[in-house]
Amino acid sequence: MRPHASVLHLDLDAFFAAVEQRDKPSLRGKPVVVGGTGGRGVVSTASYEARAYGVRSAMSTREARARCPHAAYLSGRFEAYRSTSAAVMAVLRDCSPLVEPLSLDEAFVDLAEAGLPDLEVSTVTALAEELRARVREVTGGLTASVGVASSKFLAKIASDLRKPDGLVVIEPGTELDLLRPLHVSVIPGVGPATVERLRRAGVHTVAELERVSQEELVRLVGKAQGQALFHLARAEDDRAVVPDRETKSVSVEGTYETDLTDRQQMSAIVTRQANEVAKRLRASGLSGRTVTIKVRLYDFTTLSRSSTLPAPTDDPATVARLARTLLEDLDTSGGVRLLGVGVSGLADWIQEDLFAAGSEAEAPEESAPDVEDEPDQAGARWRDTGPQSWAPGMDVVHAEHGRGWVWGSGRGVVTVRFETAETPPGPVRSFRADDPSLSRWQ
DNA sequence: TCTGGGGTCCTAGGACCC
DNA sequence: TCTGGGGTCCTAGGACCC
Repeated sequence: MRPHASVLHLDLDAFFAAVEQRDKPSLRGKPVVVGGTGGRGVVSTASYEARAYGVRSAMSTREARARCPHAAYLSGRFEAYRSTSAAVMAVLRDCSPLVEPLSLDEAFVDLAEAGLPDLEVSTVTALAEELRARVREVTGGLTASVGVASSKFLAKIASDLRKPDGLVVIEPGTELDLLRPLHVSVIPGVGPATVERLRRAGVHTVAELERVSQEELVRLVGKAQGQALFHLARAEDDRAVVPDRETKSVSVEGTYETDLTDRQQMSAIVTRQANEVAKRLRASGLSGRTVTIKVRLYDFTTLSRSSTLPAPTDDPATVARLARTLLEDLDTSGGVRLLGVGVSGLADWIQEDLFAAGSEAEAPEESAPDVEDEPDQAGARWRDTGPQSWAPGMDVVHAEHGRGWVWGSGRGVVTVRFETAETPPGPVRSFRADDPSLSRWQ
């Protein structure tokens, strides 16, 4: 906690719905709901007019329609949201170099780096009002709620206190007075499951939370969250405003109107999703080692399966092959409502750099040998030897697309660098070590 | 036909290494 | 022969956020 109120949290009010009302004047003053409009959709954002009817974020669109049938139901225009968000973030960065976006509609700003003459409450209040006015200007009239306090934790709580279009500056020294009467659910990270555990322990307010020992909290909610809650209950929070946080994972998922039962269709969907993920990775100059699939069954039980490659990839075929293989091991009888593919373990360098550096030992081949039963110079033949260990730099393998060298292997995955006619050295692809399409050249 | 999509962080257990 | 602990990596699942 700082001696001054120098952390600002800004939150655009009902952001997606507000952009829609800005761009379509006939929607102004009317209930607007942005979210999934299909049978299994949920509400992303409800305008304040729609909230008056009890429509809330994360509510099923079905229920929202029941509560507010006359609202406009829109599926969202993310390009418009992104560009509006970018304009707001630019205003904030104009004020301080230390801006940490949390999402399209939220960010922290470190006012200690804003070049102010001092950090008195009156000074930061004036700056906050100026920022709100600037945001309104550059967005064409969108309102923002702002909180300013001595920490991220309190700034975020403050911005929530006077929504919409509000400003709350918490005077240093008054943090605990403000915090103690509030319900524990105001603490970011305290959701329904944690509220229930605390409730069973007789804890409802922050004041009650403050009376629980750290050991007891760790017993109740686990080590990390227990320690965090112990400190937050005392308004202790020293987390820095961190700009440019690195992406940790990229994923694509979809929920289908009716449950999927056809394995071939599932396989095709996962392939498309894998291609999309790889495309996004490439567009960001990223590659990743761990491919994860997510499957939500008809009864909402959610399964995930993952596999980690020896080296990062952004190759669509590699991600897709691995994703399909992971899917094959799951029992999907009964139907699947959601499928998804993600890549994590990201590196900010791409595959090409890696095999370019490691390929000097090998001379380019003039042409790829035929895949089927093609004798090599010594007269050996492709032979399926079944799943076993693969030795990097030693084994020549026959796989789906031709012949290649084992370039990496471990933890059930083998990576092959293929020989190709067109672009030696060939592409790198990874397979499960027990992939039936792999065989060893002996 | 209750319950999206894109993320982050944490936990717990097992493998593996020293 | 029996018995260690610590650290790291990986996998699966869950809570949470907007």
